Amino acid sequence: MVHKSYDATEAEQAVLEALWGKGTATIRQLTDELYPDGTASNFSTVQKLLERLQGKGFVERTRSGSAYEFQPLVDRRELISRRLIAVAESLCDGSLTPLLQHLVEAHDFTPAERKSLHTLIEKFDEKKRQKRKARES
Amino acid sequence: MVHKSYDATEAEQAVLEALWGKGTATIRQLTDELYPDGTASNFSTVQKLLERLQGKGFVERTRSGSAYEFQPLVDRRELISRRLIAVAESLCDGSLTPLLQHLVEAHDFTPAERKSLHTLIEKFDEKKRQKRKARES
DNA sequence: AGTTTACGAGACATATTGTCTTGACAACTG
DNA sequence: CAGTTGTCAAGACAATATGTCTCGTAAACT
Repeated sequence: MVHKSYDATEAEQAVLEALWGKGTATIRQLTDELYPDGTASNFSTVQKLLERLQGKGFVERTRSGSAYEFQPLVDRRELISRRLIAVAESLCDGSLTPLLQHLVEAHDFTPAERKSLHTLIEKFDEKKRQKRKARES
Repeated sequence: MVHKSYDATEAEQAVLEALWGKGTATIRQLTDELYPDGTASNFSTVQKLLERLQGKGFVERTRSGSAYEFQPLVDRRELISRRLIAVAESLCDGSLTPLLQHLVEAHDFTPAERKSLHTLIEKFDEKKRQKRKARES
């Protein structure tokens, strides 16, 4: 059993996003947001999606009065991370470096993105510098 | 019609990888590599996968004697790129910056990866510096 | 008591994916 | 030439994934 890594499907992710926006919510609340003119079966759809999300360890639920309260167990960052790792494992022998190469060398950065990237780079450099300093002491 | 962006499935990707390794190949050659003890139907399987890869624009074929010669139309870089963009579109509103953040801040880099990353950063910085210089002239 | 609401279980249609079968040809071989 | 071999197109097929929907039940509310 090689610890299968799950991912959220499109509809599941939509539910997850709605849940992220609310922090915590019942099926009803999520249904109302996702299907503004909600029919009876939409509720069941959301319920099923939450059930599957729970099976994948993405959400958790707690009894709250007559209904359940759902809470996300992973945030957007976590989901991004998993997808990146999946790409790396599938195409880069597990290494993340090639992904970085792509992103850094991508030619379609906006000025804002370049600035943000520069900030990140500086942060990373600083981290490296501190590590070096710590090693020398 | 929103120009659906295709991706290669697992089996398709295996064929593509074999094709990358050979540069160009016939169905027979790919089958022999992918199914060392190849039966009759394995050939058809590879054939079908190549047919689908062609439909997705990943390979192209040319008549070569009695058989076709297949050639890849995308390389590994291109495939990585598409996946990263797909992740960005699905989870980051299309922006690649969050992906970079994740990768840069990932805590499980090996020393070699850190070094490689540092090199990339320097390269990027230099690119920026040249741009600035060009702007000032 | 009767209506509303939430829930669990599962049916369902559709699409994807990997595999396999078949039949038709052309080239080659004895 | 008759038979074998290799290539191809078309499509069948099972298994799975995915999104949606139908029930029947039970608790809560009016």
